[in-house]
Amino acid sequence: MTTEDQHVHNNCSCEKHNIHLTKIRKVVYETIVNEQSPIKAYDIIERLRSIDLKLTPATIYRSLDYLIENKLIHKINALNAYVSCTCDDHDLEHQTTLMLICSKCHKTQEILDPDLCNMISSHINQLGMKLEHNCIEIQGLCKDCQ
Amino acid sequence: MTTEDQHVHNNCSCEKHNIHLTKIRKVVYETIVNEQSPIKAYDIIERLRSIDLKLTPATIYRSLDYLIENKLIHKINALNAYVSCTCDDHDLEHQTTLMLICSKCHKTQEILDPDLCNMISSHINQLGMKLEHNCIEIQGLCKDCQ
DNA sequence: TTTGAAATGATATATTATTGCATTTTGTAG
DNA sequence: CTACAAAATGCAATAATATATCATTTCAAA
Repeated sequence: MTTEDQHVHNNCSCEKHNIHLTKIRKVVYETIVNEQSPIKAYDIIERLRSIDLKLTPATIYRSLDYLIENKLIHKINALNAYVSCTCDDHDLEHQTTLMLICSKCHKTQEILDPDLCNMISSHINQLGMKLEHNCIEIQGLCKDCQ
Repeated sequence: MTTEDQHVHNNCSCEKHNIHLTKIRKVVYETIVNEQSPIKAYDIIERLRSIDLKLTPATIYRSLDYLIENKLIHKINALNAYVSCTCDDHDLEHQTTLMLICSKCHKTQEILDPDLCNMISSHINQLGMKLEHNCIEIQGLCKDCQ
C-alpha cells in the first residue's frame, strides 16, 4: 500500500476551518481513515515505516493530538486506539457523539443522536454538571459478534 | 495513615456473594475506597509502600482485575485510574452505570439511571448491537469546576 | 495430612505516552 | 526577496501503564 492510493473520506474542508494539515499530519490521518477499526499509535508508526516514513512516537502523538483537537479523529480510551471521525458535517456546531465499541472485534460505530445526547446532558445538568467531552464510549457486542 | 483506621464503605457483604477478599485484595480495595477520587495503580503501590507493604505491579494489577471482575471497583479508562463502586445493592442484577467524570478535578460520580440506560440500550439494540459493559464514562465539568 | 487449585513473589519486559532541546520549515512583515 | 518569529518536526531519553512467565506459598477440600 502506498500513500498515493489512499483517500481522505472525511467531508471536512480543511482550509475552510483553519485546519492545517502538514504532510505528516495528512499521512497520519490517512492511515487512520483507511483503517477498518481503531488503530494504535505504534501500529501507525509501523504502517508508515513500511512505506519508508520513519516517525518517532513523539511525532505521531503530536499529530494525533492535533487531529483530535481539530475533531478529525477520536481517541478510544477503552482501546488506547484512534479512529477517524465519521460525522458528515463539521460545519455544524459539534455535538457530543456516541461511540459504540464492540468488545470482541473492536470495531466502532459513531452515532449522532441529539435526542439521546440532550437527555444525557440535561440529566447531568440536574446534578450540577456540564457535559464537555465530545465523545461518549459505549461498549457492547456488535451484530456479527453476538 | 495505617490500614487499621480505614473502613470499607461498600455495602456488599462479600461472603454472601462468593467474593474472596484476601489480605492483599482487601488492602488494595480499602486504599481505593478511602480515596476521594480515582487512584492510579502505581499510586496504590506508593500508598502501600508507605505502610511497609511492598507489592509489585503484577500483584496490584491482579488485585485490580479481581476487584473489577467482582464489581467492587471500576476502571476509569479516561484517567487510567480506579475508583470504588458506590452502588448500594449488589444483590440486584448489576445494570449499566453512568460514571460522570470531571475533566478538571477528576472526581467521579456514579449514577444509576435505569430509564436512561434502557434508552441507550434499546437505541443500540436497533443497530443490532447488545450493551455489555457495565460502566459508561461521561466527561464534563462538575459543579465546583465550572 | 495430602494435595491440587488459587494466590502471590519475583523478574523481566511489553505497551503507551511525554519531555526537553536542537533543527527545520513556514508564514509574514518589512 | 529577506529576515524574523512561530510552528512543526527530529531526536534521544525516559516516564507511565500494564502484562508474561515461572517459582513459591497459601489454603481449603478430600
